[in-house]
Amino acid sequence: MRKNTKQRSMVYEELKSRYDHPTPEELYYAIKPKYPKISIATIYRNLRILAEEGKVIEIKSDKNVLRYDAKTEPHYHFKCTNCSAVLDLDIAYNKELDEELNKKGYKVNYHSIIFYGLCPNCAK
Amino acid sequence: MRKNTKQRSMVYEELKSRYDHPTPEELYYAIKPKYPKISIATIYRNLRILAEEGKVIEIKSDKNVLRYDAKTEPHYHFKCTNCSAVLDLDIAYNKELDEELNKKGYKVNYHSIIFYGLCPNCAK
DNA sequence: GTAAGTGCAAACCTTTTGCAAACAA
DNA sequence: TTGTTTGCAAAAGGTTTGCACTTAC
Repeated sequence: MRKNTKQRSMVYEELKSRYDHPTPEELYYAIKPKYPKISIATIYRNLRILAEEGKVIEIKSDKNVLRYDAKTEPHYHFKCTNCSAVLDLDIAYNKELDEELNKKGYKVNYHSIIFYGLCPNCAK
Repeated sequence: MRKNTKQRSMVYEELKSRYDHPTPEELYYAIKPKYPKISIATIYRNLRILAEEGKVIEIKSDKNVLRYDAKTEPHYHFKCTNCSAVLDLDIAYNKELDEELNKKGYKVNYHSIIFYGLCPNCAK
């Protein structure tokens, strides 16, 4: 049975309050001032739990770091190769792609799309 | 000026000979028997060089590991959540998506799509 | 009271780096 | 010859784990 802890809800609330898809380390440094005794291990453990519960999503946009997103409706991302920002896109999720593969014998859960290039700011 | 080394061409040839999108470590253990004194650092360095040269592609399908692909024409991937295989898909690359974003001020290089679910084998 | 969660430090795993020796051009 | 690459070992990142203590229920 899962318990509600202050630490877990702080991780979740922090994530819901921002749209920059932070890494575990970034979350740690954001929460630390509000709750100085929190440990980075707690951040990791809770991110894993929240992801298992489907409350947050993992974004594999970077080479060696995972990023997290509390917006769980299927959506796509843009990774700027200049400023490193990861942005949400408002392109509609394409269910037909999943169905196309299901017809071929796959059983698709979801798909992720990540665009790489320059964001509008850096493209100027 | 770049030199041609036996090690670099072995990494590239190994990658071209297989379709399972190996990790650096998997490449290391594949090449080691043929060239026992090769170092894992050399694998990493050459993968980076080959990626810079556009001869191989990095696939961010896993949490903590990069996978590599010597098939450089844009294409999409399927990651099986059961057997962990990463498969090439023959869905056409959707250039319109890139153009759609370009119209909105982005400057898209390319996009990657990764599907998650069960591959035809595991779906049975 | 008790099982779940925490903090800390150590361990782990993957990737990068410094450096002297080896090698391609 | 000389600038690049290699192998090795050490270091650096990022993530996980063991354990005693704390907390939610």
